[in-house]
Amino acid sequence: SWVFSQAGTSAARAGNEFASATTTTTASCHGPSSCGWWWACRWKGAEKGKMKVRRKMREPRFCFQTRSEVDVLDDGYKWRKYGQKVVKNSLHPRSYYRCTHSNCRVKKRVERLSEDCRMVITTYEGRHTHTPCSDDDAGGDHTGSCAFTSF
DNA sequence: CGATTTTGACCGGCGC
DNA sequence: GCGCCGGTCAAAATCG
Repeated sequence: SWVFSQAGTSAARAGNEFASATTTTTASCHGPSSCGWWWACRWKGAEKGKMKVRRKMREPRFCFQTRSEVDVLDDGYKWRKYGQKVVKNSLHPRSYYRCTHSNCRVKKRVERLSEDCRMVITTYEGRHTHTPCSDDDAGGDHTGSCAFTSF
């Protein structure tokens, strides 16, 4: 059911990993293509009104609001689901994904909007230490796709 | 057979 | 201190 699999992967290799052809992607926090990578605009506790940090605040957090039928968009990485919780704010369960790479500890949080079932919020946490084309690379050429590792 | 998904349990922080 | 809430882990099950 990966509608945007092919298109998404192609876009990912082109640099626009989230600009999936027919999806309306909106960078809520700091878009990698606009402000560059930034250290989490708001981490745990920040939204509670306190500036204290509990965890490592070294990881950037990107919130992408994408209008799509699928929960998770194939951005070229391999994700392994490690949890699923139902938050009070949303009527839909939130899925927690993790990059399958041992060197990469990037986490992904996929949540579906309660108001719009067609909207999914994909929150990326951390930074990939490898190329998006982890191991399933068939094209071989993906120069410039290492925008993640450029910094 | 190995990697991955599922689902409940567990834990830490915060509010009351 | 307890309960709530969000996040992670881990064991069993399932898929390829």
